[in-house]
Amino acid sequence: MRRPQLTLEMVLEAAARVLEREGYEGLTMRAVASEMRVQAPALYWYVDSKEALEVALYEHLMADLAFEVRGEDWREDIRRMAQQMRAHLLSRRDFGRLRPRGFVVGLSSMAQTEIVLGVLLGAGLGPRDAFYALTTGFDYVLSWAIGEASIGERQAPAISEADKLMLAGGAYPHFTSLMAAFTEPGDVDEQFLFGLNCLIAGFERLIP
Amino acid sequence: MRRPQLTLEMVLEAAARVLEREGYEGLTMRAVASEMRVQAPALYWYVDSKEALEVALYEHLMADLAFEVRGEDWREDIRRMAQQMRAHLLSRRDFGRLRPRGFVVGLSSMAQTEIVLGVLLGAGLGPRDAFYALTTGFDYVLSWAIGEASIGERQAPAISEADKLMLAGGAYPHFTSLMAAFTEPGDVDEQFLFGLNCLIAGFERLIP
DNA sequence: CCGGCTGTTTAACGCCGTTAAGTGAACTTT
DNA sequence: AAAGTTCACTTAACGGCGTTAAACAGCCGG
Repeated sequence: MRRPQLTLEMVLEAAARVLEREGYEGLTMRAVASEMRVQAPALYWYVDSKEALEVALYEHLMADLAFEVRGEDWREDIRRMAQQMRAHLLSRRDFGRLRPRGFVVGLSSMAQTEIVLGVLLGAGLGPRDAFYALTTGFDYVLSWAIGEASIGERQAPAISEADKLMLAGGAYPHFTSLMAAFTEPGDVDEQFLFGLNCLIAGFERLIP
Repeated sequence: MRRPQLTLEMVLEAAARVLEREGYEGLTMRAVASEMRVQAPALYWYVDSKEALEVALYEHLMADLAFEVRGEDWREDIRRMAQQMRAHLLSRRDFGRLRPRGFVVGLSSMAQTEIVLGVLLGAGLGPRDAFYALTTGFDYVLSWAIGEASIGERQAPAISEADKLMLAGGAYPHFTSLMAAFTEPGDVDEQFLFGLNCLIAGFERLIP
């Protein structure tokens, strides 16, 4: 047979197409292979396992996220970067499902890390605080985006019978008075910004 | 055959034992069934699918988390509850891997929700803010615990060749100066508290 | 005594990740 | 140019998974 010479790059792009088209459930070794008109075991020349492929794909998709920094107000810059990252994560189908282990992957290119650190250090945070703020903020956006992506797939809250009784009996006054806020989900953007602003408020207090 | 009459409760407890003993990879329908000395298809009488079993198990394990509230300082109460929840999540093996979808499950009993809301409203937060703070804080602790559980399984950062070159060339000054903080992971508790305190600082600013 | 319901078993299907062994083209060596 | 080696891939297969279909045993009201 002639040698088309695949690349890890090509494998990852094929995997990205499959993920986009078929979703996470459809992302199988055989599907990725057939996307490249190749048999499944051929992938193992470039990748150790499916889990390794998922991690590599995660980083590959994360890599083309470019932060825009204006440098006027650091809070605005943080907010903008968070929104950019959120949009980036949501623009790819089932992105959040790629992380099989729950490890903190972090930004995948050093250039991205450098930019965020620059903003935080420029704001006046100490080195340790800047590092913590980086990971905390990153985790917030990531876990938020994972949750937001699955809105609509969410099943009903499933209130237990016991809880129903106690609810009717007035055992949960706070919950009852907040029922409105619980049932109508409110603005998603607003809720994202709420948590983000809380974090930024915390960062702000660390500036000497 | 005689009828031992299983229960959903018994299925969940069996599943919990299997998860604790074998880990998430070992949590199969056949394993749970055999834990109850029963064949795998019998489970489908009590559960729709494996995914449904995982969700039910998640809520089952979450249910026996009892918050302690002292009522002296609301910030201390929030911190204590967060630590309790973190400890609870970490005390069960592979707890964080149970959420197949990334949805925001939330606290699983209304009693828990009621307690947290009570503290937040008592601190002076408005209804909407209290609701947002509840979900934000919950998500923070959950995603943190998932990440913390997988510390040690984490693979090496895998710095790309291009990045290595630019790093040597001094293209990433902030990163370079923070290298120490990156390599030695620091205190995990400290980092957890960092994010938590940032959030609490944000909550604090919402009190009129 | 008997039909129907309940809860289980047995058997099997199709798909998955992964491994072992084979194979042919390209490169290297002579 | 012939032979040997290595690379990149194919074919074949294994064991395990979630899940379904069908059979079947124990219990019930009539």
